[in-house]
Amino acid sequence: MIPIIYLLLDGTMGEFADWIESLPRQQPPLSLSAGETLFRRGQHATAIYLVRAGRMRLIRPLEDGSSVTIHVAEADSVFAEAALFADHYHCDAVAETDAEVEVIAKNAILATIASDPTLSLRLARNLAAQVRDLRARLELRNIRSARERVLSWLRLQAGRVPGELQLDRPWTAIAAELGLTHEAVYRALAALEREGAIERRKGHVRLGKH
Amino acid sequence: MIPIIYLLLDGTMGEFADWIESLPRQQPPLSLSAGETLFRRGQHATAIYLVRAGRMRLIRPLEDGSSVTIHVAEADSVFAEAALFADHYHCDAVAETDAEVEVIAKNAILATIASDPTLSLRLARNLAAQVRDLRARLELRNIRSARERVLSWLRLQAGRVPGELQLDRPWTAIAAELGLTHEAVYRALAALEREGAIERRKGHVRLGKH
DNA sequence: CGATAATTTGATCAATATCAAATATCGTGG
DNA sequence: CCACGATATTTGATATTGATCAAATTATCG
Repeated sequence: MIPIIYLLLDGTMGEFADWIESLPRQQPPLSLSAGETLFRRGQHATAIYLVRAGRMRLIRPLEDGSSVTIHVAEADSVFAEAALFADHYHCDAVAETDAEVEVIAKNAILATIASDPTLSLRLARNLAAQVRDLRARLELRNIRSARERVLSWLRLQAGRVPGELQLDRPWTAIAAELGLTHEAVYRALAALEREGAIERRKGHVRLGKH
Repeated sequence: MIPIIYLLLDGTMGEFADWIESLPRQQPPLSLSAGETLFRRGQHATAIYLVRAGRMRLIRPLEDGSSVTIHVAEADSVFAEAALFADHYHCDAVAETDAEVEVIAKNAILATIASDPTLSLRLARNLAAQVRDLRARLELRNIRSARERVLSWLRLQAGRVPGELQLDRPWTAIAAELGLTHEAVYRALAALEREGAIERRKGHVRLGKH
């Protein structure tokens, strides 16, 4: 049992992005124009990426010429982590808007892992947190009713202070995460408020007892 | 650069469940009856789990007595991986059906990590594959039209042989993954077949060119 | 202070959920 | 090997609800 490992055990579970922030990267970040391609499927995988600004779309191109979107990476998120374990990319990455993207070279990561035994565990911790988050998001999508979906989301968010919730982005953005139109979300919120289930004051929500 | 690391780099990207299969576990697996609780939020996290049969529901209990489902773990899937990095569970785990669950002790994992430098990377590889898969599933849910959703799913599945796809479970189960009722899925399939976009023969689907 | 984004509400429509029911298939114990 | 119960597949009728289209008001950010 190595003490180092226990340093990683804690109860706070934040973003755990520290693993990537500590790595060396290509300076400065790449600037992509909307529509520009960062990499293509089949290309030798040499790096993973961190979106600083803008939005990147990952697309799986298909034999018949069509394609399916695999993921849309928003600002502050990492994408193509799986490239760490594959020798070539499995999808195309295209800038959906103008974007700034940090490039973290795979061999820099692998070299760091060799010298720092905690890095792979910190990576795993970050990925485990993502898996947990994604599973919860997917589960939310199984709730058909807009009202219930929004309410469940609010309940999941209301972390520390039981019924208090500070929003860090507009409902417009939250609506997209919920898989609803912003109109549907605003209506659900209005209904919940009408029923007394929640109270709203710009950027802040209080959940009622029931 | 350590050679060991490169052993992990490959292009096949299967299930990567090897990391957990190699670990020692409590014999025999736990047998849970439907409704039985495996662990509760706040309890000291001592293990992660592998569902052998049945279905486990992970629930985040809330202050007001209500709860939100975080995840439903089906047979052959691992759950509570995040417990590896936390000292207590953050949700309740309840058997939704009668279930068989393998218990993999955290200290066995941590001990193995200490002696086997590749384990944490194999763990990370598995988690990265899950993240990729979950992101893709979530993205599918953004497609409103049942027809398009089913078609995109089919296209994503049709891996090796371009347009050929062998199903490993009934459409009923696939419908749940897609977030659609089975009726909607069957109707979408019927429509796609009528249009000539696909051909079906029990447990097998052929995708057309367009 | 102007422009852009966010919030809000209304009307209408289309599509999927639901409810129902019939047939086909599969798996299993006798 | 066959019968039978449990699932899976299929199709129909209807209802509900969120998507859409529209537009007005309010906030926010340089």
